[in-house]
Amino acid sequence: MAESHARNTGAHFVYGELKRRILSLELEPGERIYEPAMAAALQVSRTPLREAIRRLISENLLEQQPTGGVVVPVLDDAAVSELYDVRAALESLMAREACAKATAADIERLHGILERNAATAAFADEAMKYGVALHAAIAGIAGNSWARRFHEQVSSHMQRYRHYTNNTQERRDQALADHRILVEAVASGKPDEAARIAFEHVIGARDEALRAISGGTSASSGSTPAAK
Amino acid sequence: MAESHARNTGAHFVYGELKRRILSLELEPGERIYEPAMAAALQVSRTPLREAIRRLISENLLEQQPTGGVVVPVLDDAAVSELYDVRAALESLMAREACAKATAADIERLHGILERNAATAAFADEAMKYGVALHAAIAGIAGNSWARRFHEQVSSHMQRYRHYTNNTQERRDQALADHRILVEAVASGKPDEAARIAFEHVIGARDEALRAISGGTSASSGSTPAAK
DNA sequence: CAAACAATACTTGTATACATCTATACAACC
DNA sequence: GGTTGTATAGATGTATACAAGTATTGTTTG
Repeated sequence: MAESHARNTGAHFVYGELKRRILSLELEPGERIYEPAMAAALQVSRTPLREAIRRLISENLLEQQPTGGVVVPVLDDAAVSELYDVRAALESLMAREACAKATAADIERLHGILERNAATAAFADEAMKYGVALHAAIAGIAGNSWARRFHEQVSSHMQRYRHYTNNTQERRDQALADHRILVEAVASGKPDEAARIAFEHVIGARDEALRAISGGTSASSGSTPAAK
Repeated sequence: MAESHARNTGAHFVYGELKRRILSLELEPGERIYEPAMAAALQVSRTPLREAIRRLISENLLEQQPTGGVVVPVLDDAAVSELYDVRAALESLMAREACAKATAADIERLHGILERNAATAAFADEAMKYGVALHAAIAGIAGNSWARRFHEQVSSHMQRYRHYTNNTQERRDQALADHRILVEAVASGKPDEAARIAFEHVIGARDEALRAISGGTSASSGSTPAAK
C-alpha cells in the first residue's frame, strides 16, 4: 500500500518496520530513538537505519530535535484537525479531477465498490475497507500523483490518532450516504458538486473526531452524544 | 525559506546545494547522479551525499530508478497541471482556515502587503515577491503546518517549470485583482468565498500556463495572445 | 549546601573500506 | 549475423572505524 516498486534493500525493510511501529504506537510518542540500540534490535548497521530515519523525518513521522536527537512526534490534538482539513482538501480536489476523467468503466467500478460498501455497512472493518477502496479508486481516476502522494502521507499519519475516532454505526451510515451522492456527482460529471461533497464528507468526520476528543479525552467506548 | 531550524551539518549543506541545482535546471532533467563523482564535486564523502539524495527523493526532487540509479526527474507537461491543482487545493484550504483565525492585526498586515503589491504591479520581480508574501502571510494565519509543508514542496517543484510561465502585465493585473477580493473575503470572514477565490485564482494561472505550453512549446518571448 | 565547572561516557555525523549487484563489452555459439 | 553467455568494470548498498559534539555525573568552590 505504501510504495509501488520498492527495491529489496535493507534500508527499505527498516523503513517499513519503523513506520509500522510508529503508526501502531508501538514506538511511543515522545520516545527518542537511539541509533546503536535500534540498529542492534533490527539486526542492521547504523547506515541503513539512518537512511530510513531520514526518510521518516521528511515524512513527518519522526522529528529531528535541534540538538541532534530523533524522537517520535508527540500526539497533538491540534494536529488532528489539521490532518483532516488537508485530507478534505486533497480528496475534494481528486473528486473534482475524477469528474473530468472518469470513463464508463470507472463509474462501473465505483458502483461496484459502493455496493460492497453498502452490503457491509454493519461491520466496522469491512465498511472501513471499502470506504478506503472507494477513495483509492477515485484517486486513481483523478490520476494526480502529487495529490495521491500527499494524501497517502496524511492518511498514514492519521493512523496514529485512530484511537480517538469512534467508528459508530451512525458514522458508517452517514459515510455510506455521503459516498452514494459523491459517486452520483462523479458519474454525472459535476465537478463542483463532487468537490463540495467530498470536502464536507471529511469535515463531517473531522468534527465528529474533534467532539470525541474534547468529550471523552481517551478512546471512549460508547457514542458520546455529541452536543454542539 | 526552506527549513526552519536546520542543523549546521554537511548533509544539510549538500541537500541545499543539490536542491538549488535541481530547481535551477543546472542539473538537467533526466540526468543521472553518480555518487562518487558528485561526492567529489561537493567535497564530501558519499555518506552525507546519500542522506541528502534520500531526502530529495522523498520530496520528489529526485527519482529512484527500479534498477538502483538516481536521476533528476524529467520535465513533464502533465505534471504542470497537477502541481497547479494541488497548489490550488492547498491555498484554497489555507484561505478558508485563515478566515476563522485572522485577528485584526493579521488583516492589517494583509492590507499592507496588498498595498505594496499594488504599488509594484508594474515590475515582474517585485509583484511576484509580494504575491508570494501574501500567500505566505495567509499560510501563517491559517497555521496548518501540514498544508504549509505540502505547499512549500509543490511551490519548490514548480520552480523547475518557471520557464514555461509568461509573467505578463495582464497576468499581474489579474493576480492583483484576485488578491484584493481574496483579502476582502478573509477580512470579512467569509470562508467559502475566500476558498473559492483562492482556488480559482490559482486555476486561472494554471490555465494560462497550459495555454503557454500548448501554444509556444518553449519559453516563448512575447505574450502569446492565448486563443482558447 | 547550592552552584558552577570539569571530566567522562555516549550519541550523532562523517569517512572509508568492503560486499553485492548492475551494466556493458566481448566472445562463443547457434 | 544475431543472440546468448560471460567476464570485467563500475556503481550502489552496507558495515565499521573515527571525529566531533552533547549530556551527565561527580567534584570542587563560594
